[in-house]
Amino acid sequence: MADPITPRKSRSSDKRRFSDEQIRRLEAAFASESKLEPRRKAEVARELGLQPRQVAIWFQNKRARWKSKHLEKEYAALAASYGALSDRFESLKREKQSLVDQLKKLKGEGGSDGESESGKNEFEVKNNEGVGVVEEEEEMMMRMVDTTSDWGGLDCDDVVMDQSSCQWWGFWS
Amino acid sequence: MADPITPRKSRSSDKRRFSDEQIRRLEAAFASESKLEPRRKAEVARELGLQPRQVAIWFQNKRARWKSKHLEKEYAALAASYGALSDRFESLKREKQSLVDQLKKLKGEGGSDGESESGKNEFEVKNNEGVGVVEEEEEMMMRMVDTTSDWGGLDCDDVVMDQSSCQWWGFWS
DNA sequence: TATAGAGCAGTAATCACTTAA
DNA sequence: ATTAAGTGATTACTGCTCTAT
Repeated sequence: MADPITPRKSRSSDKRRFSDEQIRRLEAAFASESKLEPRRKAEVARELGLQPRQVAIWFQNKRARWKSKHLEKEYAALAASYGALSDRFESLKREKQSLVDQLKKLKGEGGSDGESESGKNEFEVKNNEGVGVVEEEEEMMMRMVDTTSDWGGLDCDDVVMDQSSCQWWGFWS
Repeated sequence: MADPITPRKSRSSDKRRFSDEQIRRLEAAFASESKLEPRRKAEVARELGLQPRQVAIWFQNKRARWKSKHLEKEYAALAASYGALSDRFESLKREKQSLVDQLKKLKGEGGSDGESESGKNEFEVKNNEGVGVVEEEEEMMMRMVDTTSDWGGLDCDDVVMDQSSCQWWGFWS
């Protein structure tokens, strides 16, 4: 199997880690183009005193890192969107209830919607093709996979989500 | 590729990778405990002929990998939930509109709601703390194609989501 | 208060595999 | 068909934070 002992112990000053200047320039190059045509690659390598191979690898790793980081942002953004939509949803529900009350008042009769809590009242709602057949208006499923998952459909949708509100990762932190 | 500094070799003699058996057992250990108390660590290391350090590092990397993978799943699940909520939202909106129409009919005139291009009409809606947002109510389709990101730029047209506009994903897919 | 140790994020580098010229 | 470049998964290391001794 792998070397029983990997004396990779840094030879005093491991030449790993590129200098800040090199990083700065690589970063700048990455900002303009996430991929490097061989032309630029050799050029950058020469300018930074690195081997083309290292530049190529740096870009590869950079793309991978960027992807991960971006996914995290996307997730946070989506979570925020969800929270916002959730708020709007609740709001809309209240507005609707208000309308229902007014209608009841105007029409006089007592409605089956008294205790409410189940959308779909029997007024002539024409568009009733509700894709997922709304069962009960409140919490969403959100069972997500795995055990530690949660995001518990309720604690999270009334707050603006600060990325790490409900942690399924509590395990790791 | 022509790498100037790599010892020419390959053909099934990769001395870095752990053996399948080692991986299998590490994986099994990870399944039962994502973290290893020093006790187990030394034990596992001995059993697999690895240094405790290597076992520790493997677990570290494994946790990181798991986290990424899990995040992807969470994202997909959240996206699906968003889509479902979005549908319910649309549905609710239609119901509300229906009620508004009925109310207008019963009350004769409607005036106030004329320009309302969507939610937020001024009936006695007390809770009007719409977090932010509510620009235009529409278009949040999205077809959630398989596993790869996609999910049709909803993130770009619905909520605040700033930086890194939409366009990044042209390179990665 | 110091200090040894564990976890973690970020990196560098390698390898096997896939893709495009 | 070769072959160079990209990709995903890995192994390992460094530096920092936090924690318990």
